[in-house]
Amino acid sequence: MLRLNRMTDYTILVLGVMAARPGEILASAAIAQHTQLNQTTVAKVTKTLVAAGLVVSMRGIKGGYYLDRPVMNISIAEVIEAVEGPIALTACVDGVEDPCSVRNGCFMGGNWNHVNTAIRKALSEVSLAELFNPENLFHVPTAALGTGNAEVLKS
Amino acid sequence: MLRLNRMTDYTILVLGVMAARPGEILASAAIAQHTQLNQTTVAKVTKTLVAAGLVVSMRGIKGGYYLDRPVMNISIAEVIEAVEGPIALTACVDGVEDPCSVRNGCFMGGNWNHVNTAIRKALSEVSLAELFNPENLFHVPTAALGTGNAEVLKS
DNA sequence: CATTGCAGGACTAAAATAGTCCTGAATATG
DNA sequence: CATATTCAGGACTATTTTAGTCCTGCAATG
Repeated sequence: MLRLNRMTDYTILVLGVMAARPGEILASAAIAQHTQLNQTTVAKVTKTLVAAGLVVSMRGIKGGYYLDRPVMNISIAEVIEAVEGPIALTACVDGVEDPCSVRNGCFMGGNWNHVNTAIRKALSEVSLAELFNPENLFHVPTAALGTGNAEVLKS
Repeated sequence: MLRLNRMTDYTILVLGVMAARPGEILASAAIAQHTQLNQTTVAKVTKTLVAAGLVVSMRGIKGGYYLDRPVMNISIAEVIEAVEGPIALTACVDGVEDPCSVRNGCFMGGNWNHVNTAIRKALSEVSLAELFNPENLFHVPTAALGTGNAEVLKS
């Protein structure tokens, strides 16, 4: 259920590579090389990250991507929301979409919201920096990077 | 991402009906009527619940299903796990499956586990009783029951 | 002004999920 | 003890979601 989908997994891989090379402007091809993902897949991921404001892009020769802020200031919640949309256990949340429109009064009231809030909090309290565990990040060959979720890393 | 899938939604509907009729043995057809779900769909849901030990079944004429314990003692986490499997943000958790087998050392260590634990805790701390909010549950027509997620309630 | 690289959307393929159906086993009841 | 009823469990198909590909256009560098 809470299993992250592959795109989120890829996204974290990509962010890991960028985090390991602060200051560098990495083209999608370069990121693809480091992550062993397809260049097109990387491009898809980076576009999403740019749209979410987590990553900045530069066009033209020597163009590429870089992190908008240090990973310490990026929470897992932000990443997940960027890729998968709002974090919420049902469609029956806040004003999003039609809240239980068909039925006359959702009998669960706003009780899901408590749960959602707790989950969001848990995800907000962990930064990418904590997740990446720098000791390893900088010493393993980049080819060995992995999130543990993606089954197959395309070349 | 954390959106519950339809089956989980149905499951909560079904449990709601059973919770509203403590002591009664409800056949899948009866549950279907009350939830406005297909009988086959209800059957699928109840089978899962029986397998998970949340619900008890009786065969034969007058057979059906009833809750194994009061809803107060059933957490949302249990329901979700029954339907969707273990609650975990990655496949890279504990001993489940092959933890990052392909790559030599997941560079994120066990950091996901902290997050998973927090999420699981949040889900474990809310019981179905709290979710159902009895005031409404017993006074609205059953046809009006809804979790807010299922778009279409089949007849 | 040509080359490189991103932007953004449309499209196709693959995988996961939902829904259906069938055969068999248990159990009340006449 | 025969029969109708209801659950058990699995296989199968359809649908929906997700992943992956591709194309056209725009910006920047030298």
